Amino acid sequence: MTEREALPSGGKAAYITEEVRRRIIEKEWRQGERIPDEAELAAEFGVARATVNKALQMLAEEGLLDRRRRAGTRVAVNPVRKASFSIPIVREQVEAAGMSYSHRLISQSRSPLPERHAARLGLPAGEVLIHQRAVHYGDRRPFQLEDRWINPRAVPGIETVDFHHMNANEWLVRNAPYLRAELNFSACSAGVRDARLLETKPEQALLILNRTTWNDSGPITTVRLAFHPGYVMTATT
Amino acid sequence: MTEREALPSGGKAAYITEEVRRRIIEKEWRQGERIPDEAELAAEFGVARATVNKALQMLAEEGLLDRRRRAGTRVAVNPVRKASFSIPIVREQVEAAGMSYSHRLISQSRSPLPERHAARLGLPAGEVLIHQRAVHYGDRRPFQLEDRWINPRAVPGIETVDFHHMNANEWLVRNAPYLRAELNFSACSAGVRDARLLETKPEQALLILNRTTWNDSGPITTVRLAFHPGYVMTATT
DNA sequence: TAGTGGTCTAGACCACGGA
DNA sequence: CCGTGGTCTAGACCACTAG
Repeated sequence: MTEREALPSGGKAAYITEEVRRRIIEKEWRQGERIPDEAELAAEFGVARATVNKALQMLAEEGLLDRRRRAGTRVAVNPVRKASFSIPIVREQVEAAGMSYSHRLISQSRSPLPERHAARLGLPAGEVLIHQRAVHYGDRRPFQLEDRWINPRAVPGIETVDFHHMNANEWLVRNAPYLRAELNFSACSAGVRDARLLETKPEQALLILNRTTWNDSGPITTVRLAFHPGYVMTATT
Repeated sequence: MTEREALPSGGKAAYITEEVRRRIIEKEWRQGERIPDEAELAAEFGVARATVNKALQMLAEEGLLDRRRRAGTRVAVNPVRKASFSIPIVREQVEAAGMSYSHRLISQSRSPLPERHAARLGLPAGEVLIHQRAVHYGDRRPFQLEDRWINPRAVPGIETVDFHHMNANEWLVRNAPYLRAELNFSACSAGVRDARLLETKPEQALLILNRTTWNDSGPITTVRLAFHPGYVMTATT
């Protein structure tokens, strides 16, 4: 490299990342083609190999490169790019939209786990969990409908929480960090009860997000979130 | 640290990541609390500071830690976790499910860009783009309905492609790497035409994914994907 | 201004797996 | 086997910002 053309805008690794990405996008390095190895790039850019390694690992995680020992680094043939989105606390989500947040606990009980949730959670059907239904509001209009099952054995202390004032989402985020989570997006037509709670009409199409979390002592909670019609969830990259 | 208890299962950085995560989850280090600085942890674990740095940066990206110069590293108060999912090529997605893939190009034309897409793309309404509608099938049953606008100025060479044999998704992935993408999930009721093409009934709730991609010469493509009823999109962590 | 994380380096050794 | 990426180290300097 003769000289850094653009403003670095970051460190050397960031510069190398951008430059390599540019070469891929501009087709200087073509799909499936092997690119110079770390030592060569280190020499070209005048940096240590560790710096090149960091840059290339970022691009590999991003899906633009395939790296294998001995085989070298190649431009990915079918770049399987990853998108990510953050999972915000409902209250913050509502307040970020400039609305005032409130929520209402519709029901809470200890109930045997229905079959349809048992497999997902990895618990036997019939095991007694805490079952909650709640609605989250923005400016008094329904924003999200929540149907949640909580495994009390994974969350000691939950029995004593009053969820009329603290919503379960927030309490769990702060008190039950998870190791693994799974999210499922789907769509379904609002049932009669869903429609009433969301103050919309039955058969309305709803975006559904199912989220289940685990830690090393087993499943923590599974929740079905039904969003108000028109809600759009955004992810980037 | 006296000794590594568990099987390392990775390098030292991976071990430190797991151990710190464990201390957070087990509440040895509480929310908002400051944890020892990198030098101290390096001494505790008997590793170089760079190794601790790498481990803590992973946890910070994951959202479990807040790190600031001079202020040190703290356990995040509201862990905003990120979930990610990969954006597969439709054909691979279908074949991964054990079905045989086929697709059908419904229409292709050069059309002025409607107002509703103009803002999203950052192009003036009325600019002439390529407009395509296609259906992707798994075992001859409709899997996904695609409504796509392509900016030919961002993708030289696209005019000569015959999309009856190559689907646009695949061609673009291989020939038009993007710098930035935006994804929007929503739900809507199937219109008459959607229902016919997806071989389902009108008013059926559909999961909709809008994806728009850009590179440094502007927007590349925006596409609305309507999935067959019952389809579930999964993301993890 | 001093303490903390951010980054880089030159070198080393190791693990994987293609040739 | 042996070239490649994966990881670690000891040290250095820098950038930010809290006190």
